[in-house]
Amino acid sequence: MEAATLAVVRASRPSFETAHDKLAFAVHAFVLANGFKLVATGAAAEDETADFSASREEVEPTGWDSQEGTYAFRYQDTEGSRAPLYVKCLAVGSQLLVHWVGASGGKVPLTLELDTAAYTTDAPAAPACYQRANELVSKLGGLLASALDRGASAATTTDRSAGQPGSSRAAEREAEEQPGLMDPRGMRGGGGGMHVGPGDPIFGPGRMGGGVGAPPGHGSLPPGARWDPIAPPGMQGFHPDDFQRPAGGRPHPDMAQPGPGRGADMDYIITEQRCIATARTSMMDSLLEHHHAPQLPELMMIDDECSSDHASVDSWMVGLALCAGNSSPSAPVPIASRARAQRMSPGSDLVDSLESTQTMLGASLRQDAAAAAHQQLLVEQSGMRFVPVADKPAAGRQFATTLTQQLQQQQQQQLWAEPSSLDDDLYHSGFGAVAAAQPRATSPLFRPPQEAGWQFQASPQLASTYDSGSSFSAATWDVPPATLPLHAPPPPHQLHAGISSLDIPYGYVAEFGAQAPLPCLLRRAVSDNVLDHSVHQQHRYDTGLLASVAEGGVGEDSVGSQGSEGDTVGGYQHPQHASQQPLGLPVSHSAPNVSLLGLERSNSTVRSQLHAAAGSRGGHSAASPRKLSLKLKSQRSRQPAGPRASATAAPAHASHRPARLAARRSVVLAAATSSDDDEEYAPASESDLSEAEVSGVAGEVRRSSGGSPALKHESSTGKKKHNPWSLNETEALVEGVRLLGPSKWAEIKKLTVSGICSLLTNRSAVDLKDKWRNLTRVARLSKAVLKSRSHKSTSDIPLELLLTVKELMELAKVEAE
DNA sequence: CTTAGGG
DNA sequence: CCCTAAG
Repeated sequence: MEAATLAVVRASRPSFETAHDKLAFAVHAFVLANGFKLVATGAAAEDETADFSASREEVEPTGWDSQEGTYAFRYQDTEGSRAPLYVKCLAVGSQLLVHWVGASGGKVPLTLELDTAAYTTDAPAAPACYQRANELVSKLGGLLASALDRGASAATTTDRSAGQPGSSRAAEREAEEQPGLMDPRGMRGGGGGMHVGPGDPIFGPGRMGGGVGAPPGHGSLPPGARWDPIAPPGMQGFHPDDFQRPAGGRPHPDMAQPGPGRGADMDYIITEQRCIATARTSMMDSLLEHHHAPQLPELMMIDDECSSDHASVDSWMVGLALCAGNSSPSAPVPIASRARAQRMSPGSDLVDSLESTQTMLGASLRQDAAAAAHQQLLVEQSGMRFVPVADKPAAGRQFATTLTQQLQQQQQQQLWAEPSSLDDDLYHSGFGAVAAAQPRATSPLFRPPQEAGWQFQASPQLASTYDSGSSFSAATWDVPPATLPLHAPPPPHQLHAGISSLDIPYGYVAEFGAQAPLPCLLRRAVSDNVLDHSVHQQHRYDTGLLASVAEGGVGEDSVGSQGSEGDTVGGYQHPQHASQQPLGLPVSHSAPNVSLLGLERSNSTVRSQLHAAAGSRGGHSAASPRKLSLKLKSQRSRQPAGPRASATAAPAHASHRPARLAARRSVVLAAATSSDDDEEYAPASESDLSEAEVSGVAGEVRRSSGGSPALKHESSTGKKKHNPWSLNETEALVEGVRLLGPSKWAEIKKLTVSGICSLLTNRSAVDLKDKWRNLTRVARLSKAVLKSRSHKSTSDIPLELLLTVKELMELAKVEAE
């Protein structure tokens, strides 16, 4: 066979410029020598619109080397019995990657890596320019065995022995070398093949973090890729094997388990994924290694119809991996479905699956980034942004340039968009991802953007993949700058531990990344429907954060608020440190698991966990933060920390009362026995109204201390939880009232303007109400009193703010009439 | 679950 | 700030 192959090369008299040329042409010659005819090559062979299964005339190999670094060949059987064959070779570093797709074998590509130095020489022409041709031919025979086999269908490899003996042996050896390439029956198993779980070989061995151990499977992926447990030890999701084959229990929703009736396909799904991933993984490794990958993938927009299209998923995954491994730690992995309703629906298997993958990669890379010395630098270099993408090719190229300029000017800032000013047209089309185009080595898989800027360009392959059957055919979109009104970023302490495309409403700009600001503004601005889902998503991330909290990764200082004891990590607030801990993946814990983690942290930390745990119960938490903190308190009052002798008396005393009574008493006692600031709660210095309250507290103290002297002591060791309102919070509240009026507390908490929602995440609606009540109490006082107050009091509420409060009070009064 | 009002 | 009753 090597003689025939070399003969074909000689006869064709090709001129070679590179070693890759030589090797690629040898591949071509090998296929010809096996009875195929060339029907297209070069760019023509990559024309996705052409039908290469219809019978065609043989063509000359003209232009076979016209694409630098890429060699594409389309073949048909000269006798018509075998399936058409598509061979593509990529020059990657010193290697040539030979990649073939058999038409009837589905979209599963098989890849062979050939070292150019091993098989070529410096000689200019065949046969002298080749060496070890025998081995080369054997390898090719192994790779192409099923395609070349005349006796069986191209998709069946189980009957290879009917083919050439040499090829058969090679095939067996090849199969041994790549045990991920197995029974292709699995490749046709159902439409669930897009599921990519942690067991997928895409998460390679030897790169594990978290002390979990290597997942099964082969291949390796982006440097630093690792498996982060998505659940505490002992729960499903801790071990990467857990999702290979669900072993009872409720699998994580993100893992995209087969739905009812599809369970039997699980084996096939895994098998199929392994086939695909293994084949492409080696290619991607090489690509990454040689920096041939593009800076970032351009567009990953999916239709739900893609869920049954393996090619889409395949391309998607390639892009994903390239993106994750090649770009900064932010692992931008945009997922956007075209249709609005579909995107909003979390039910898409594909989206779920891809998101889980994204999350995994993202978490991995975030973690690595956190460890990196140049973390900040890397973050700044992560140029991925979501932008609204017009459905139709938009108005003109100048937009792109303008946008580029705008973005360059704002380079040091985070970019935020509010929905109000967006063109309605853009709402219909979903998202794309736009990356700053930077000069990079040309990728054989993806074409570079034609020009720098924020123009949006998908390669023909991608365009055809993602736009198949859709309304627009262009591969380029301009992004009108008008869609990007810029706003100040949220406070730096609000960092997002993970971001999902589902978090991003239409028409927004968002960023992925370890340090990307929490898209709180975005989150809160969406419809209730989306909001609910966002909350759900966020809770899952919260739960991931839980693990970090458990290991002490989150301290009070990281929250950035001054009330050290009362701090809670609200549902939307993510301490920066989270990224330095095993993030894990979202999974549903329930409250008991918190205690399972066994933490003896400060009150605030425990409360944070409780919040997170409460949130993770599902769409709507079963317990309010208040109730949880109450629960905590009651536990504490029953379980004194100090080894005092009196401590034993307290639990006995409290145990025969309702827990909350004991809890409440502890607060009252704390209030009475502590001398520091409680003005806002009981503004004794401001108004005679407070007298009754003070005396009431005193009475409570008397009664309690009379009943149990020990209790007082015990409780005084407990920590009072007074969380003073910062000026910012107060201002946010006033602003909220100005906008919505009083008694719309829950609504105010959701307000996105001026970052109100982010400022008030730590306060419940009741807190707002209470604070407002206190504010109005003060503001009701006469101006003279207020002035003297502003002089001598340490209160930091400015006079202007109080006057504003007064205005709003009167306004509300007028409206009521 | 949210709000209002008492403590 | 907590608690609870009532929409």
